[in-house]
Amino acid sequence: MTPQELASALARILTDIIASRGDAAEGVVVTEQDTQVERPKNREHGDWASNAAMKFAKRLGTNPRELATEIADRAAGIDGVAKAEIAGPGFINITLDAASAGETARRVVEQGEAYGRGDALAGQRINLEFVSANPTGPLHMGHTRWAALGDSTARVLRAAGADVTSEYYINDAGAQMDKFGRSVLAAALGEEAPEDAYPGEYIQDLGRRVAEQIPGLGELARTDRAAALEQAQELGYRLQLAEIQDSLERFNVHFDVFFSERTLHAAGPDGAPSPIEAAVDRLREQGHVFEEDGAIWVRTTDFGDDKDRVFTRGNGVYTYFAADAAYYLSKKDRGFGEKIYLLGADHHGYIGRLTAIAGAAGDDTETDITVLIGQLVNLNGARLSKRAGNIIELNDLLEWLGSDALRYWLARYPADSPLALDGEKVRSRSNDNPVFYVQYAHARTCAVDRNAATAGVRREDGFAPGLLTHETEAELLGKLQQYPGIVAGAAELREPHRIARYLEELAGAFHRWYDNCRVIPLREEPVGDLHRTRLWLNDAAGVVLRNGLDLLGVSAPERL
RNA sequence: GCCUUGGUAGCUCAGUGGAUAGAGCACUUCUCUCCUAAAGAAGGUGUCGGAGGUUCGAUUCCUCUCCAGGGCACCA
Repeated sequence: MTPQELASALARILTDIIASRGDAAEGVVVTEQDTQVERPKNREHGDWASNAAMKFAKRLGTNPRELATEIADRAAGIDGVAKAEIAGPGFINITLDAASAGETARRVVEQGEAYGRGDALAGQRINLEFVSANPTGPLHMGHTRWAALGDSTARVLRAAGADVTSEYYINDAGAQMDKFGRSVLAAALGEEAPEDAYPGEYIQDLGRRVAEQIPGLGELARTDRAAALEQAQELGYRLQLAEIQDSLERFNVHFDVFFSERTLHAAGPDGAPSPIEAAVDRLREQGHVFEEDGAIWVRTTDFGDDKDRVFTRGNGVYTYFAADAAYYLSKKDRGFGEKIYLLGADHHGYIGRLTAIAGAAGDDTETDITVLIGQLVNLNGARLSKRAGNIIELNDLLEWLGSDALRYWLARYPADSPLALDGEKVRSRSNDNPVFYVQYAHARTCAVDRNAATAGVRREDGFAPGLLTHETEAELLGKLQQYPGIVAGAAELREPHRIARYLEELAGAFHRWYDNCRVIPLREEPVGDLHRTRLWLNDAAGVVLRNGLDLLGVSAPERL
């Protein structure tokens, strides 16, 4: 008996009750959502509790306790329910048979990697864009939170059945790229850096590599500076992008699509208009475009933006907004329903204009676009910069803290909460570090497996769920049963931190159980069904810990 | 000025209208001849920033207000 099954059983009971009341209850509909049960904090309140009676009493013209009594009487008859009691203002507290609860252990083991996956978001094609850092330098501190959160969000959405494409938008056109090109060329030629050049040693490194890989660059620069600039810029860009992609892989962050801004500026075959040109035409057809002061504008204020936006400047150059609009249309044309943008708080001014683009494109601004704004991360205050004026690169963080610990800590908090990380704590391999607490629980399940094999305890020799009666076993089973609901909730709310918090609770329940219930018999003791059944439970815990860590992009080692 | 996100235990933070508001850390004690003690057990801590409102019930929703972070370009 899972909480979902219990909820649907309660929904049926309530529907029956409503039907039996006739006219008084006309039009009242019950869904599983209404009868969802929760795990009470207090064990005396049973295994699962429902507040449905309190929610429906008013609409049915009765009082909560009376309705609760009626529901509880019938709930007690559900197969697998040991008792159903009413308490407080109208809670229905349900206790399951040990065997019915224990059945979960086998179910989880048999489902393995599939346990926790669901179809709540099935049929949805979602585009999830995050990081999208300029390819003019390495990824740093500021990008890490979105990398971790975005990748975990993609995994969680997929686990809920969504068809997700994770996407990185490369700003490889425009003034920043030109500046980058000049910086790289100067470094490659050993010239003094231009006035507005990118600072940072990485430019020097790129310059050295560019000089190596383009043997005649110096000569070319003397005869045709523009050609040399273009070659240096292009190669520098390729090298830098490869570095970024390499860092992301090391961080276990995967993108399905790296989308180049240049493709939005490029004309189509046979001189067809570029996507940006096509975009302004499409918006014009919809009647959202006007000209003023020599510039071309989009009337985004019609869609709640706080000011209209310039599409083409007076000097004929497209704004960044123009590319954003064309990019949005590309996502729409590629068949995505919901487009999710994961942005830092420093970009929060984008919400209005992005939403307006969606509206102008004829999309539903409520459902087709989601802009998630996250607060910035702060690591040991600002003091951590190694060199004054220098940023902390993702690669350095990975070397210092490790991918697992960094991913876990970044995924552990909701995106909109300001986050101050303590590097020493993230690094510590002790019990004040939740990532190790959770990983240790998993490693323990593996240790138990190894020892069980040696001791001759085998799952296939028996399973007697009614024997899982210890208090810590009920608690652990309850936690395992909650997992699918946790995944579905995390997906629906786009809050992967819920997975991390859940895993910490699960690890706690596992450790407490481990301390109380032995899987391997003591020396003189024969192997019995209790040991075998506990091995199922141990393995079920291992499965869920592994599945959950995977959603966070964190490894589940078999030994620590 | 306008927009936006926070304010919960000494610290770092959970808490999608429910029961006595939680976890970890820190502090004090216990528990390995027995599956990994990187673990477990026990001990107390709150003006949920403040004031109104909505209702059976508010840390949660609404309004006002105080404090803090971020944002308000024909920049990229």
